[in-house]
Amino acid sequence: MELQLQIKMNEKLFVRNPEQTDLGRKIIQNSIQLIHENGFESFTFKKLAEVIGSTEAGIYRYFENKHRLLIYLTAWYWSWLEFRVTFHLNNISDPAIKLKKLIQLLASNVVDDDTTLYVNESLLHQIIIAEGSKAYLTKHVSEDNKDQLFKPYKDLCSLISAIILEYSPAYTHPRSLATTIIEMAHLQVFFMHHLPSLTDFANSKDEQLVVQFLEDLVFSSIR
Amino acid sequence: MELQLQIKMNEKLFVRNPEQTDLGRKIIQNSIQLIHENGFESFTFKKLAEVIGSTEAGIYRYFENKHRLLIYLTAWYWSWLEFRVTFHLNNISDPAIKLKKLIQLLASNVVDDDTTLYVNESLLHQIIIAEGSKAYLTKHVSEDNKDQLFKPYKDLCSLISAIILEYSPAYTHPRSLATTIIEMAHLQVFFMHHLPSLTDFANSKDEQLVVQFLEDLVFSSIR
DNA sequence: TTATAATGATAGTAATACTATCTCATTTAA
DNA sequence: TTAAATGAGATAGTATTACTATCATTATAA
Repeated sequence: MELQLQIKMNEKLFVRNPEQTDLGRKIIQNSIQLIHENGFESFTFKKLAEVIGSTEAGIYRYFENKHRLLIYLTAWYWSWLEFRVTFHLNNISDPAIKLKKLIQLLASNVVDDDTTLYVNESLLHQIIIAEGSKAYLTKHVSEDNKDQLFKPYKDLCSLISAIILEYSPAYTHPRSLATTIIEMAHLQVFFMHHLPSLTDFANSKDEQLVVQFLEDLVFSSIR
Repeated sequence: MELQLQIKMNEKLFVRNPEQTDLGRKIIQNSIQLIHENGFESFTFKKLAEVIGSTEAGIYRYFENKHRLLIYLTAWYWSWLEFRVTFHLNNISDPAIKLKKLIQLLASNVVDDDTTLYVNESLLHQIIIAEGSKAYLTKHVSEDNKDQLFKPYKDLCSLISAIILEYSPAYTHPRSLATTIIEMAHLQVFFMHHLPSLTDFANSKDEQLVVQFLEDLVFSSIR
């Protein structure tokens, strides 16, 4: 059985839907490569165009600017992750097990899963860790938010929040705890690799330690 | 009694020490204003020079580029905050009270305190919330880290970590919990204002709610 | 077959992120 | 007191970035 995962993206995220054309898909695929290699700051549409064998103007037909492309990638990632989480938690009734699996999915390394042809989820995961928060840390967050650009993030937050409440209906901060899990699952991994003395995982570089930290944090808070 | 607070900054943070000259101090003061007003992305040395009444080349004599200036500002902020925390926790022996005061200091609004003439701490605090993580979310974190540019952040992390261990000597993740407190004290405030549905503080916009969330998170983890 | 959608090719512009040089006023050190 | 060093203004110039516009050509779909 070969399945293809298609994620329906908000129309405001792009000028022209990149999933529907060859060039569009190349933009997604190669922008992930380039941003992963050189970082978002040094990423330009010109460099991307050269890699693809197209032109700068060609890229602009799909995305207003590189920041919009970053928002697109993050939105895609959160949507994909929500699907993944839903899939893995399917048929599990115990909310404690759900939360544990969830933390595992958030903090551990991603393997490129081939259900999507032009998105390398492993690289994208690493991009989100290092660049993801730049998508909303801008002066125009509120306008972008009005356009629903961050809905996938919010949806994931809601999903996690619901499981937290399932486990502990009286807990008063399920959303803030959800975003804390999401953000820390990424940031602690980033720190572990690049600023290790900000963590307790120093030399090991094992994501499982981050998982343990988060499990402890979450379960002591909600029980 | 009038006191002047001087923070000794790492030499690698600048080309020429901005605290020692008039132009340098103007650079600090006005860059805080400009970044606060328009955000870090649209901030340029040219605009800054115009505001100050100097030239672009003049600014480059003090800072290699605008990213280095951002690192300088964050380093200054963390040093200042560590001093502030140390000051406010002085003579308190109960680690629980220490932690509560600490969370209060991290998450609540800052009032410009006039002990530093050319730094508006209130604006700087807001800059750190929205732009602070961009200082280390780069491809060159590790090199910057080797130059000790993030030492003030690490020192604050160590300080908090020590108080956590004082309260609960057996706790296994004091550093990660410390960075979680620091980062979330900022991020939850940012979300509260700009992406409220990611938090449980929705319309109120009251930093005290973030304080409560963090207190609950921390104390349930370490007791 | 005809229309229209998608792409390529080319050109151009304003702003950004620098670097270099030269002058001049003020401090400081010999 | 004189020479040297420092700080800063003025000006110029360059490569790159971040776009916008236009026109021709090639797929594709009705």
